[in-house]
Amino acid sequence: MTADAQKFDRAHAVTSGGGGVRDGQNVTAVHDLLRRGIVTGQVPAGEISQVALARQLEVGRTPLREAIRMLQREGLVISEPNRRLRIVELSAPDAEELSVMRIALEGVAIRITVPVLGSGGIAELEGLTAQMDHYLRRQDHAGYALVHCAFHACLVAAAGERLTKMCAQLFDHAERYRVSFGTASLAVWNQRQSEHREIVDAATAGDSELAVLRMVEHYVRSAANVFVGLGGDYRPDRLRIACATVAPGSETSLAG
Amino acid sequence: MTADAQKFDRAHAVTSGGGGVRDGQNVTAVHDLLRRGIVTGQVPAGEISQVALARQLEVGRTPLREAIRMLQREGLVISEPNRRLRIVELSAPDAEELSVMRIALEGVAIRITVPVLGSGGIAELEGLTAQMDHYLRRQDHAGYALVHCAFHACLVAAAGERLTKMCAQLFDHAERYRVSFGTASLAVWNQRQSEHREIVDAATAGDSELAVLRMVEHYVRSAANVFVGLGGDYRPDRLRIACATVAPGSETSLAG
DNA sequence: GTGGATAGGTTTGTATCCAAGACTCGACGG
DNA sequence: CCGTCGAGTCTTGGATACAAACCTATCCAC
Repeated sequence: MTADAQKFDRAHAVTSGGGGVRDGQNVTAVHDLLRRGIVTGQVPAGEISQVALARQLEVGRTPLREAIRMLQREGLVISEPNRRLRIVELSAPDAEELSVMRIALEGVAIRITVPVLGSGGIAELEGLTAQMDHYLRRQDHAGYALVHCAFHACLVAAAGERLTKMCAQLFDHAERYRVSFGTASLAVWNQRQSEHREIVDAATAGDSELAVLRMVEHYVRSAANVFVGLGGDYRPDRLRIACATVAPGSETSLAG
Repeated sequence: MTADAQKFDRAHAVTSGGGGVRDGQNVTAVHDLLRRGIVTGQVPAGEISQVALARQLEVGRTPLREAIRMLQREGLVISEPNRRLRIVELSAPDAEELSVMRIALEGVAIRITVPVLGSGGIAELEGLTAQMDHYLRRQDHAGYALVHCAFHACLVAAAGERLTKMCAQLFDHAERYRVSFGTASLAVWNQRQSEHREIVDAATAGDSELAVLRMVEHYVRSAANVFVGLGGDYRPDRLRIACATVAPGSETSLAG
């Protein structure tokens, strides 16, 4: 994380001068670097040429191209033949769709995982929550984000590898919206963190229904926060349906 | 489809002799070719070197590598550094997880789409069902598979582009299991097709609940069919939870 | 002044080459 | 007989070079 930031800063500093250090960069590393750059907004939405991006990231074009193909499959970039690379733009309908997918997948996933969370799983969730508390007190956004990601992954991990990977991917997209449009006030942050704790409490009590309900409300509030940043007057009809499906009763909280 | 089959056949015929025809193959084309090869079983699970695969597909190694990265992100292959490419193996737990994801996503998606299916959407579904009937009468598996894919995509298309793409991806995986382990008897085929028709009927009537219920049962039966081919004594606990979440009451049909 | 053709630069797509890492299998010592 | 080491082979990773496609700006005909 810190290394990435440095890399980006360094790249920024030598925008056109770039003395290329050619260490054996793995494709995975380039993929991660670019993904984080997009998610955190350091690589802005819009068109960019591959060579320019390669210079900025200080990597070769060959691994970059393979990383681009992966990101294309994840939906973060669009690569049309003989056209420049396009970092996909953000929009309210897309944000809604993203929330729908997360609620659908994780709603089911949590119902699967809560009954099989042993004391080990609960301890892990508690530990991650404590770490998030720590970073929140220090107001360390980067550290919090990292643990936040692990927290949500931990909630669904027992449901299967495939599901976990997909949820992580959707988390990235959501994170991108949160970084770009979400309110970063301390009050909102504290609110989200208390929601996390309530989810853990429900899971600890073995109450799947309650855990799902709180998870859904957590996502709805997070999405609503993004919507106001994106334009305000957006009516998330699909989100309401998703909530009603996965956690009956939760859709009422969308009225507020 | 036919072209792909020919390509594979041709490649098979000249297993080691391959006179490479180097037309301007697009990465997307290579990706599609390999994806279909894996899904239909023409490229078997296991390890294979990139050069061998490139020869078999009669494409260059550069576009193949990019296609591999895409398939890696889709979960069809595993590519570890400096290791040979691995076409992922099939397993019962994975099949279950796949069904869970499909039920979760499409269960929500259908609830979203049914209310907004205009006469146009219903007509499209009817048309696709009629086409599937046609191919079923002719016992044309390939033709049926193509329309079958379009049918399921059509059911969720109105829920959003992202969701549709993801469902299509999951459809591919499921198709792979169906081709490898599903019973291909005419009776089973007719049964699935009648389930398709019932889903369309429910959608036409505007009954979201019923449509979801029938869709879920459709998937559960399809998954059960795969399970017997895979080994028999597999207990799909996660599947039951997914069904109960998305379509309360449907989980009872798992008992049979 | 406007529309279209064209030349130039820009960008992507692919093949080819070389280096680095991993695997194989045989030789050797215990 | 078994384990260990090492040379050779295989395979992938990355850079570079070049061709094809695209975009842009200019010029010319009307």
